[in-house]
This record gives sequence, C-alpha cells and structure tokens, in this order.
Amino acid sequence: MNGGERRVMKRLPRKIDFLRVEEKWERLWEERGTYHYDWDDETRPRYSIDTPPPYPSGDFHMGNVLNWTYFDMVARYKRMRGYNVHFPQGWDCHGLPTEVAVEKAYKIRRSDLPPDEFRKLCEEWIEQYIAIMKRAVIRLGCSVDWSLEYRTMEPSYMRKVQLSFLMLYEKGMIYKGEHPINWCPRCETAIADAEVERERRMGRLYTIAFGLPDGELLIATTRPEYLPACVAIGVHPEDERHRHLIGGEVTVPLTGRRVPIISDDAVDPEFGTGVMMICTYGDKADVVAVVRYKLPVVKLVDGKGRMTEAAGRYRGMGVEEARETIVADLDRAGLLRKTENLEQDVGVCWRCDTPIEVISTEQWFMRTQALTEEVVRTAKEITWYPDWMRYRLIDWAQSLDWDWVLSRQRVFATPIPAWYCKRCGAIRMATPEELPVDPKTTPPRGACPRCGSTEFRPETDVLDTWFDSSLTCAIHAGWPEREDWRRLFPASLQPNGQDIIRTWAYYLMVRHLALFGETAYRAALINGMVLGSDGRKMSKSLGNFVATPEVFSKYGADAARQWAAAGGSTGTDIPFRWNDVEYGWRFMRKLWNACRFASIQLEDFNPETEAEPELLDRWILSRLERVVKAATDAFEECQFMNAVETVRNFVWHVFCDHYLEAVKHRLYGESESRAAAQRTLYYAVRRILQLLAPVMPHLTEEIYSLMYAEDEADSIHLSRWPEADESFIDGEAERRGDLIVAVIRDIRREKNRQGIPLNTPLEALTLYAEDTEAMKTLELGRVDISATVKAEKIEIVRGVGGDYEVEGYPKVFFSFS
RNA sequence: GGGCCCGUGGCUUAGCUUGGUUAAAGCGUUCGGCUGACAACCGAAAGAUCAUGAGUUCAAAUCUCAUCGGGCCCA
Repeated sequence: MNGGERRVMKRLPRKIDFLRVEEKWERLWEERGTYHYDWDDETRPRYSIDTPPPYPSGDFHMGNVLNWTYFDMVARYKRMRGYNVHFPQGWDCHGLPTEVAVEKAYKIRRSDLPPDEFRKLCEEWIEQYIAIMKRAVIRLGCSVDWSLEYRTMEPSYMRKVQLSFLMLYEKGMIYKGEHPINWCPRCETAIADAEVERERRMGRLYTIAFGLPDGELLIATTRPEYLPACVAIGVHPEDERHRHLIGGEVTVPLTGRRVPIISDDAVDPEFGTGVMMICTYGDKADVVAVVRYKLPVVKLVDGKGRMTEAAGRYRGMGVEEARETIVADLDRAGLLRKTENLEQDVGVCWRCDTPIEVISTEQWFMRTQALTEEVVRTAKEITWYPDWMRYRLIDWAQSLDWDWVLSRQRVFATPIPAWYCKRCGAIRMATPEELPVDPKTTPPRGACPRCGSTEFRPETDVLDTWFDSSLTCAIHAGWPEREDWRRLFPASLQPNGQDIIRTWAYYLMVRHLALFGETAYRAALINGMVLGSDGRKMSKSLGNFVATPEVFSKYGADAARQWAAAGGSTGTDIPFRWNDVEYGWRFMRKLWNACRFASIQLEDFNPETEAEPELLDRWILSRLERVVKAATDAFEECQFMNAVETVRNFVWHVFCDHYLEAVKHRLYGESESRAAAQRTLYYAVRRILQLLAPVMPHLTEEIYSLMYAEDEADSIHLSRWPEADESFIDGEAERRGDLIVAVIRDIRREKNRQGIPLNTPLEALTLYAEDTEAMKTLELGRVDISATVKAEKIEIVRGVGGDYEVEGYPKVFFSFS
C-alpha cells in the first residue's frame, strides 16, 4: 500500500457532464501525446496492433464500435501491463465506391477525364469521409498514436504496395495469364472470390428440347442465354435414364451446334431433368467441367456484360436481354417445354449487388493456391480469440479453387507497375527505383531490354484494394525503410470482424507468407456481428440501424464501450441494446458517486500516514485481490465480458453496497480507525479505477486526475496494471467479513421491511450464534455491526434464539427492538 | 450436401474446457423505501422440468450420440 507523494486530493463535484469530460480528455490525450509509441525504447516489450484501416465510407457504425472497442481495450490493457504499444490508424482509400460517388457528384464518367485528374478528384473526395471517421475513432476514445496515421492512397504507401508486387513477381508468385474469373458487369472489372456474395433470389428454370439424332433430349437450365456457349452436355454415369446417351452428340437449339454428351458425376440426377448443360461459363461448376473434360471455350460475354459475336444474332445484347430473346425464340420454335420459378443462390458483387458473370480474360494473379497448406498450418499455430474462429480461415483457404485475381479495370487504385514493349510485346516491370509509378503517365526509364525499343504501352489495370490493405502488418512495422522493422513484425494482434476472416485475415496471411515466409500476426481477435433490436444483422436497409453519433451524444463513449465489452462473449454476435448502454451509463454514475464519497473522505488524507487495517479493510482488500486476478485473467484471454462483469459487480454490490456502508461510521469519527479506512479507500479506489480504465478510459482518467495524478503528465492509462498481490489474500478475513456484512445486510433489510428508516436507532440488538467461530467473528464485528445498523446496545449471545436467521448462515440469528 | 456456432426465467446473456451447494447477473414486471456518495438511488418479491430424446455416471445445464429449431460461411 504505497501512498506515493503527498498531494492535495480534489473533491469530486456533485454534478458531472460525462460528455464534456470525454471530449476534454480526448483533446488532452492528443495534446499530451499520451499514447505515443516510443520507437527508441529498448527496455519495454513491444505490442503491435494491426489496426484494420477501414474504408472511409463516412460512417463509423456500431460494428466498427464493437471492433475498435475490443482492440482498444487490449491496447490499453497491454500498455498498463508495461508494453510499448504500437497502435496506428490508417485509411483504406482506394476503391470503386469513391469512383462512383465522384462520378455522381461531378456528373461525369470516369472516362471523361484523364486518369490522373479523375484520381485527384477521388483523393479530395475521400478526405471528407476520413475526417468524419477519424472524429468517430477519437470520439470512441481509442488510444491511437495519430503520429502513425497513414492513407493507402499516399505515394509512399503505394510505393510499398508496388514494391511488394515486384518482389512477388520476382519470386514467381505473381503471374499474368488467361483464366476464368468472376466479373462484375456493372463495375466492369474482375473481382476475387472473396468479393462475391451469395444472395437468394427468385429465378426461372427453363426446360429446353435439344436435338438427338432420333428424337430430343430435355435439359433444364436457369441460364438459357448461354446456349450459344454450350460446349457439352453432362449426365450422371449411373443415371439409368440417360447413360446410354454417353458418347453421343446433341444439337444445340437455335445455334445448330453439335456438342458431345459426356459422363460427369458432378451432375445431380435429381435436379431438373437430370441432364446438365455445360457452357463457358455459366458458373464455377462449368469451369471445373471444362478443365476436367478438356472442353473448348466459347467467349460469349464481354467485359461490359454484352454478348460477343459468338452469340450470333444475339450479339451486342446484354445478358438479361439475350435471355429474354432466346427464351422467346425457343418458345416460338416450340422448343421451350416448361418454365418454373426457382429460388436459387446467385453470386453477386459485394459492392453493387449485380449478379456476377464468369468470364475468361487475361488478368494478373497471385499464386495463392500454392500457399494453402502453409496458410492452414499457420492458422493452426497462431492464437485465436475465440479459439474456434480458426476454422473459419482454414475452411475458407481450403475451399478456394482459383488463384487470387489481382488486376482490376478501374482508376482509383494502386497501378500495376508494368509496361509492354510496343515492338516485341515484352513485359517491362518497373524497377524499385522507379516506384511509386503510374505507368499511364510515366514511361519506363531506358529501352526495352529484349529488343531495344523505347516505345511502350502502359499497363492500365490497377490492383485489387485488398492488395493495398493486406500489407499492413509489414508496413505498420516500418518495412521496408526501417532496418529494425522485424521488431514489430509479426503483429501481435490482428483484430477483425467474423465476416471478413476470408478477406482481411486470409489475405494478410497469404500475402505475408509469400513475401516473408512468416505469419503476419501472432493472434487474431474476432468480433461477431452487431445485430439490431430485431435480432437481425444491423443494416440501414433493414431499418434496424442505430447511428453511432446518436449513442455517443446521448450516453457517451464510455457507456457505449461497456455495451461493446459486456454485450456478449467475444466472437458471438452482439445485439445493440439501448438498455445495455444505459446500464453502462448508470454504472458510471454509481462509480462517480462512490469515488466522490471517497474523495470527500480523503480530502484530509495523507497517504504517508500509517494505520493498521481492520478486519473489514482486510476483507475488502482480499476480495479485491481476487477481482484483480479474475479481471487480469479475463483480459489475457480477451474475455472482455467477464472482465467487465466481474469488476462492475464487485464495485457496485460488494464495495459500494457493503464496504462503504460498513466503514462510514469509522470515517465520520476521528481515530486511527478512520485512518485505516482512509488508507483502504485510497488504495481500493485506485485499483478499481485501473481495472476499469481499459473499458471506461475517459471517466477513470477524470477521476484519477482529480484524486491521484501527481502532475499533468500522470495518466491512469500510463499507470501500471495492478499485479495480483497474494499477500492481500486473507481467507480468514474473507470468512469473517462475509458473516459481518451478511448480518448488517439482513438487519438493514429487516428494518426496511418493517418500515423503520435506516437511520433510526435500534434500542437493542441481540445476535445469537451456536459455534465458537461465529461467536468470535461477531465479537470482532461488534462495533461495525452496531454502528452501521445504529444499534444503541448490542448483545452477542451464545446459543439458539432470535427472531431472524441470517441468510446463508443457518446457525446465526438476531432480534432487535 | 459440407463446416462452424447457438437453443438456460418475459427479454438479453453468464455458467459447459476440468460433471458435484439452493443454476448466476442485468433489463423488464410487482411491491416497499430520500438512508450522512448516489431516487439516474436503496431494499424486497414473483419468475427456469437449462430445446427434445437416449446414453455414460453414485451424480449431467456441463461429457457422448441422435432429433428438432435458429444463425453464419461454403458447395
């Protein structure tokens, strides 16, 4: 119980405006550089948070609040545990939504302007959203070191992304080639598997008659527009109805093309007519079939989602239009036999919900397939909070059957650093010295290494935005310019939402494994989704949306953080509940009032005064030690709910309800007993504040600054986390204290029940106990009990008797008058 | 079809790893109280066959299997 320097403790005011206090501290922390990461510190262990740079949509929603609260609590906890915490914040700027917004705002098409001018508009546009989100991150009270802030659209960041591209190309991990990819016809770009969402939509199943030499074959398909790209017909080898046809041919209606009938066990005999049309490419299953059976590829759909010349007279039509026309033509020809409604899963673009097409074009790819085993092995090695989340990553990695398509046919993104020789066609990759570079505006230095020509055509494709953001673990650490970047790599913690394990967690992992042969992060902290009050995932479109500013302006960040921390176990979905936020707010009031009481009682307290702790002091200190232990264990395991609940329950229902009540009589007097109570209060309140500091950083700092801070630079967030001190554990004090407190509680309860005001004196109180141990305890608690329940006379009797049993102590009774 | 998670008072959740008091907390409901920090507070009451069935065990909310229901992801 070290009191520290003598200082004047300030009495907490009766009224407090939590919102103003929060904003004050957010300002002061920044001014004072409280969360500054010390690059030169060689003594403390380092802890690095791989903060996911959000896409600045201009909206920091409750899901972000959950995510950020989780890892800010970890950052604060670790900082108090003595770590030099590296907590950066970046912004993932590139992407299609900005392009679309700019096009809309300026009423232009991106092709109306030179790419670099359009890019400039995007850069300006995104700044306003960064500003909004930055405010929200600050307002939540995140202990970010803002001197580490960055934007992925900055030249210095893009240089690193391009450099990593070159390195992976050198290693043979990146290649250019023609493969089937997912294509969004609206965005007119390739997209990766991770960017394809599944949606249940109502579609139609058409049954169409194909020609056989001696009749016809009925085939059901949801995509009749792909008839001109039909390259084979598949039937299940064990399907009695159709197996005799295997090896034969059918005539595709409307086109007259003859295609083989093949045996394919991937065909579901139960679906439709049990006969499957294989076309290039109606879906991913077609891709598998084409590779497996070496079928030809007909390029039917172009990059704009229009039919190519391969579609014959349907050329130039959109996919939808072609479908309708072809269906009408089939109908007219008497070949359409049935049309049924069918609910089906459709792959759609995650940004615009447009159904994707599978097309085959030349793109840049990263060889991620080759790394699947390593990803799986690494996922098994690192720590996951909660543990079972590792299977989400493992399952996803193992389910991928295509390499990662990196190229995008967009503008606002990191350019692929390459040119092509106009004469010989050779690829001229940029050199590291040329980076960052936009090949569209800057030619390469020197001539073509193969033919000596100086005429180049730039690569116009850009990189997937995930290629920007999946390099953060290395970039945060200072790669490549800091020689000591491996001191912060791998990241200590990768925090993210359960829905983006397949993107963030996976891409970070596969990318850093490819580049450095090492895991990107040592631990992953996964949060669940935030649900609306109706139990469904919170979203604007569902109308169950609660805006973050509404919560902050009503109850403040510390209350919202309590909801996030205690709303449910880590990893599970957390429903947003105003009740939880309000409860957090009420706890803040309770804590404030309790600390206010302590501050009043400690106004004249000199921490250097020695005083022997009494029984109830030892009791509360012992109980507090157990809480320290439990909270520490919970934080270590990222079990935030357990940590918060343990401390809140202790503060409210043990410390306030029992300890404070029972020591009031000592504090109101003037004796050594008072000094002992003061010392206990002084010590316990500080520990309580520290335990709550990661969860409620503003309020705990405010109280700490009034009661404990030695100077301006002193912050609770820089104080050392309480080490559980076994010497405070006192089993006997706990047993005795529990009984004394139970007796006080039951007498007060009985007074209340009988309508006697608690401050009305009792003429006489008699306690009865049968055994020696209880007798002794009651003797020791004689003064505390009689003073707290205001008994003028107290008698302790050995034996049976009394009107009321003390709850939980069947052999202890009392009566009073 | 495959993988993972979840079914505990009216609501939201702990507890399950490592089986063992009377299954815990908050909200809500009802009732009673201004009490030397706090009425945004304090106290009390009612309310749960722990989804269902079977198994293991002296003993199951907890372990095993099956079924039903819900969610997420993948095919």
